[in-house]
Amino acid sequence: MPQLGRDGDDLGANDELIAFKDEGEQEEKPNVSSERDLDDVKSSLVNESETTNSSDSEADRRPKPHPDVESRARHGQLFQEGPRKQHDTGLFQPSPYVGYPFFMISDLGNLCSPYLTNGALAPTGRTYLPFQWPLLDIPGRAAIRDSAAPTHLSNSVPVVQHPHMTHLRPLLSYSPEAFSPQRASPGFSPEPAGMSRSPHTACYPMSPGGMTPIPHPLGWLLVSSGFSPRLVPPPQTSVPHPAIVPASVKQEPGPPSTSEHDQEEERKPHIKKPLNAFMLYMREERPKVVAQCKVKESATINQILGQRWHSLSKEEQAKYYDLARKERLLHSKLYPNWSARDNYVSRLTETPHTHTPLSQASPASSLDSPATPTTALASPAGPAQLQPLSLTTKPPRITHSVGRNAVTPGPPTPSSTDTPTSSPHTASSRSSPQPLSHPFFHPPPTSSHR
DNA sequence: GAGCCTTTGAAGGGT
DNA sequence: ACCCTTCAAAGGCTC
Repeated sequence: MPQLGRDGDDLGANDELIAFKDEGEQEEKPNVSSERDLDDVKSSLVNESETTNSSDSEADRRPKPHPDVESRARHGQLFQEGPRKQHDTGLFQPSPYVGYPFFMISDLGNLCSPYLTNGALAPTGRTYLPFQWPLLDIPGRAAIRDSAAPTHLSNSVPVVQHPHMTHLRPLLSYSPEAFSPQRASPGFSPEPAGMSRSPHTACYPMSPGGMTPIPHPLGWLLVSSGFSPRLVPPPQTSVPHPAIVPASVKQEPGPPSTSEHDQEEERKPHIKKPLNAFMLYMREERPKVVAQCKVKESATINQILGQRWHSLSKEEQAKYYDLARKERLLHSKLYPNWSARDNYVSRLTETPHTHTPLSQASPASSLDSPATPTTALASPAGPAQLQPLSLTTKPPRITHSVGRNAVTPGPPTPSSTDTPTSSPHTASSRSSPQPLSHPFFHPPPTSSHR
């Protein structure tokens, strides 16, 4: 996968030409025989389980996930012995890629410099479009740009929807649960007078030390446009999401912190990592797996999802890789000084990295550059910001071991992160108990394919 | 209540 | 360049 320069000047224009060749490369690797054996297994099992899917879908030509784990999961027998045949046409229906979320983009005539000096968008009229990168001439994005407007949306709000536009969580949802208005700061009123404001507001800190709420653009859009209720944030509750609750609130019943420094440390917003392709896929597919397999245990679900992930075609995976790349890109724009290392456990003991919010980024940042992606998430109620991602005051989890993935030394694996294939993690490099009984779930230790 | 489990990918430090 | 570690999401489970 293309790497983002820390300076953020790489907007992906170059790397768009890089093909997502993870699976393809793997097929050409020495382990190709075992790979194909697995595919054969999967294909045969697909034929066994799939009977009624439409014939013109991509699903017919791509390998299918092994039904064993899923069927057993649905029977609550995932870890019991004995493979089962399961003829369930619904289980392996293709998971059509769903497009990128809607984004509120400031005036299209002002795409290149929608920000005020304080990082906020000028409260001019806004055009609501799906997420897009109009300034990047990237193959495949035309479909997004050229998508047709849904007819069920309010006529007053020009909205264009991608035909696959049901995937609404990435980028908008680093704190997807952050819709509680209780977290809105009383002093924050970005919208111009008279402009309605949705109660669905996300609380995104504007600075590392504070929690300044930004009305969630998606929530506003969905509510105002009468969009599909499925996409409307859940009813507000009086309990903010734990990830957003300030540490001081969370710790209320507990013993006081050991020191003011600790408290201060815990209050600092935790800028989470951008989601990778698989995480985006999991977010999207998890509800389906839960519904289909009637399981809720994430460990089991993730096994199924990992299996399905490998069954996806290269094109399907490429879409998620592209989404992930965009997420990383936006993340790097929002937090140019952020480092994944900041979230390491050592963060608590080392001098924390100074996060520079977008609004405080140096003028040298490419925000004003013509190449700046127009992913600015305009605040529905006025001045908008690039939507800060995944902020929470929850400190990183502190593990007492050296890492549960560090148990088993794995074989040499490709390490480059430029391609999806090059995950350094192999099946043997992680301490996975491999509870699945089918051989398909026990890749050879030397296999490059997890 | 904290941490584990389980998945893949990305990032960064170490060698 | 390669290896290793950690984290990202999720919710049931364990201690």
